[in-house]
Amino acid sequence: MAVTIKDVARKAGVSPSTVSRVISNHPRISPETSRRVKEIMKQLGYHSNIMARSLVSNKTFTLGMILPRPAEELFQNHFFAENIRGITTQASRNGYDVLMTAGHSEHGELEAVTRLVKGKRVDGIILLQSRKDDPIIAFLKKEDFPFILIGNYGDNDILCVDNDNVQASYDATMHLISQGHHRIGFVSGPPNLTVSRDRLEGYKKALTDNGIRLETEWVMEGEFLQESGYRAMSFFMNLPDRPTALVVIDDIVTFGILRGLSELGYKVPDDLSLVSFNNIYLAELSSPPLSSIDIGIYQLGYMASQLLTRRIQGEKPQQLRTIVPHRLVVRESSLNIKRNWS
Amino acid sequence: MAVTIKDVARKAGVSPSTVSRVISNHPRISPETSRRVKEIMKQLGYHSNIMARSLVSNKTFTLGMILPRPAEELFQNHFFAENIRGITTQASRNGYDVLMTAGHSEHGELEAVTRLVKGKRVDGIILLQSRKDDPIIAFLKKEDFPFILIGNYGDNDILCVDNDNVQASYDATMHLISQGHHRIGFVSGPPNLTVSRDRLEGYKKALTDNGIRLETEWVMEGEFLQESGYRAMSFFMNLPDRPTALVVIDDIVTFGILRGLSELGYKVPDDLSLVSFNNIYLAELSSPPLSSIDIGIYQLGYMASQLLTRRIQGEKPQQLRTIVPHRLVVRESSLNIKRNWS
DNA sequence: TCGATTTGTGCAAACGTATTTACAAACTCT
DNA sequence: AGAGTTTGTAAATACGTTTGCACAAATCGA
Repeated sequence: MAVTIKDVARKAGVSPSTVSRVISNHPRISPETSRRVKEIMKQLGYHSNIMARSLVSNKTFTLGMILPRPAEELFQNHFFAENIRGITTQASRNGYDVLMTAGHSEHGELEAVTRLVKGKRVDGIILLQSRKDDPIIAFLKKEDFPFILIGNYGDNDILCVDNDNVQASYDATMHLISQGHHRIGFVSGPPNLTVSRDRLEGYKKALTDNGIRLETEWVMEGEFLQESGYRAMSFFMNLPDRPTALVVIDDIVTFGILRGLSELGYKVPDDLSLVSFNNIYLAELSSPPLSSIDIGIYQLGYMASQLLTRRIQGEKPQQLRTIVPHRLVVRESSLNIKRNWS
Repeated sequence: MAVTIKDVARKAGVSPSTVSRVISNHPRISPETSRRVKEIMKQLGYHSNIMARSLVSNKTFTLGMILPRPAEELFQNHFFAENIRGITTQASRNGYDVLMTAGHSEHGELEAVTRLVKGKRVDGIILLQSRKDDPIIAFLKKEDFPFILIGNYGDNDILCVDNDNVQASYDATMHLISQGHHRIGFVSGPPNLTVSRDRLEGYKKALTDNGIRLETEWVMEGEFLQESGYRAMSFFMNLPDRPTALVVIDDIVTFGILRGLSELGYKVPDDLSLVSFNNIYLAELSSPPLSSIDIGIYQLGYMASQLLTRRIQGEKPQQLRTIVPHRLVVRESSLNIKRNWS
C-alpha cells in the first residue's frame, strides 16, 4: 500500500491538514512543525497522489496534444520531434507535463479532444496543425477552453505562434539579390496554404523594392515533395530565358531540384543558386549544403507551451499572435562563387 | 460548472451508482434504464471525470515517458518521432494515453520518474534509452513498477524490445557477398555499445560462414557521426590493399563516407559499395540512394507500448525480450553495376 | 403457492487530497 | 490585566467516482 498524507500525519503526530499545508508552504505553519513533517515525508518516501490532488484543485498541470496523422515526410518528422522537445522542455520547467493521445480516425480527433477537455484531464491544449474550419478549434472556442495553435490560421481571434513568413521570404529573396542575382524564380507549395501565400508575397515584395519586374512565368506551384522540385527544375531549365536563382518553399523540394540538376550535369550554385525554408538537418549534409531559412521549430514549441501555461494561469496575453524569429543560414547553395574567388 | 454523474442521475431519476454502472456496462442493469441514462448523458454532454475515476480505481490508463536529452543528431530525431508515433498509436488503440515529462537535469530524470511512479500518475513507463547501471531502471525494479525498455541492456531480466542486430548485420554482409564482394570492411560505432558489438559479430559471422578471412585492419571504430565516416573513408581509401565494400553502423556515418568519396572523385557503388543501418528517410534521398537495414522504429515503439499495456493488465509475457524484425532495403549504393548492365 | 433464486437499484463508504471553519494558545497594546 | 489580534493546528467537508452490501421486486421451480 502506498503511503498517504494520513500516514505521514499519524507518524508526525499532526493532522492531515497540517501535512497538506506543509506541502503547499502555507504561511501559518510553524517552522518547527514544517521541518518535522518534511523529515517524516522524506523518511517514508511520501509523494502526494497527483490524481487526488487534481481532483480537488481542479488542475491537472498537464498540457494536451493530439498526435498528428501519419506524416511520412522528412520535414514533418523533424518538425514533430523538435516541436515536442520545445513544448515538453518548457512545460516541465513550469511544472507541467505533456499528454499525448491519438484520434482513431479523422473524426476521432475531435472525440479525443472532447474526452480530454470534458474529462478534465488537461488544463490546456496545443494544436500542431489546423485545417480550414477545423471542428476542433470550433469546439475549443465554444467551450472557452485554453488552447494555442502552432502555425497559421485564417481567423486571428485565437492564440497562436507562427513565423513571419512574409518577412522570411523577403529576407531570402534579398539575400539572392545581394549576391548579384536579379533573375529570381519562386517554387511555391499548395496555393491554398497560408504559408505558401505569405512566402510568395515576401518574394514579390523584395523584387518590387529592388525595382525588379516580376516574371509571373517564374512562379511555380507544387507540393511539399521532392517530385515537385524535380518538376520545377525541369520546367525552369528548359526555359529559353531562365532564372539564375530560386527561392524554394521547403528544403525537401530543393532536394528534388538538386537531384534533377545533378542528373542534367548542372552545378549549384554556379548554374542555379538556391535558398529554401526550414533548415532541416539534411540541409547541412547535402551537397552542396543548402542555404535555408531556419524557422526555429524548437522555439515555436517552446513559445507555444509558455504562452499556453500563462494563459491557463489566467494571464491575459498582450497579443494573440506571437512571432518566432527566423534566421537565414547561408551555405554554399547560394554563395556567389565569383565573389568568393575574386 | 461541469456536469457530473450526479446531475445525470438526478435528471434520469436514478442514483449516481446506477449511472456509474451504466457507464461500465454492469450486467445487472436493465436495458431500459441503460438506454434512458445514456440518452440523458448524451443530452447533457456528460463525460466522466478521469481524475476522479482513476483516484478510486487506482488506474490512470496512462503510459509515462521521459523526454530524451537534447539529441541534435538526425537519426535521434527521426528515431524519437517514429518511436512516439508507434507508442502513442498503439496506446490510444488500447485506451491509454502517453504522458511525457522532462527531467531538468541529469539527476532530474530520476526525480521525474519518481514523481510519476509514487504520485501514481501513470500505470507504466517506457524507457527510450538506457545508460549502463541506469539508476532509473534500478528504481523501477525496486518498486516493481511496470516498465519496458526500447533497446538493449546488459541484464536480461527486464522487459524490452530490440532488434536482432547480429542477424541484421549478418544479412547486410551476406547481401554484399551475394553481390560478388569478398573484400568487405566494417565501420563500427562506439565499442562499448551493445549495438556496435552485435553488429560487428554478425559481420564476422557472415565472413566466416563464407570462408572469407577477417582482415582486422578493415574494422574501424568511431561515433554515430558524419565525421566518423569521413575519417573511415580516408583511412580505407589510402590503404594499398583496400576493400571493395563496407558495412556501416549507421546511415549518418555513411553520409560522411559519401561526402569524402565524392570529394576524391570516387563513385558509389563502382569504387566502393555501401550498406548501412537504420534506413532513415534521408537514405532514400541521397545520391546515390543508400542500401540500408530498416530496423522498424515505429514497430519498436508500437511493440513496446503493446507489451507494456499487457504487462500492466497482469498478463505474463512469454519472454522478456522481444525482437522486432529488420529488413534490408536495397538501393543503388550496393548494387552490382556490372550485373545490372550485363 | 411458497420458499428460493435472480434481477435491478439505492445507500454509504471509500479513494487521497485541499480548503474552509473553528478554536485554543500566544502574543500585542494600552 | 484584559480586550484585541495573530499564530498554529484540528475537524469537517468537498472533489467525482466506484463498489460492496443491502434489499425490494420479479421470476422460478416444485
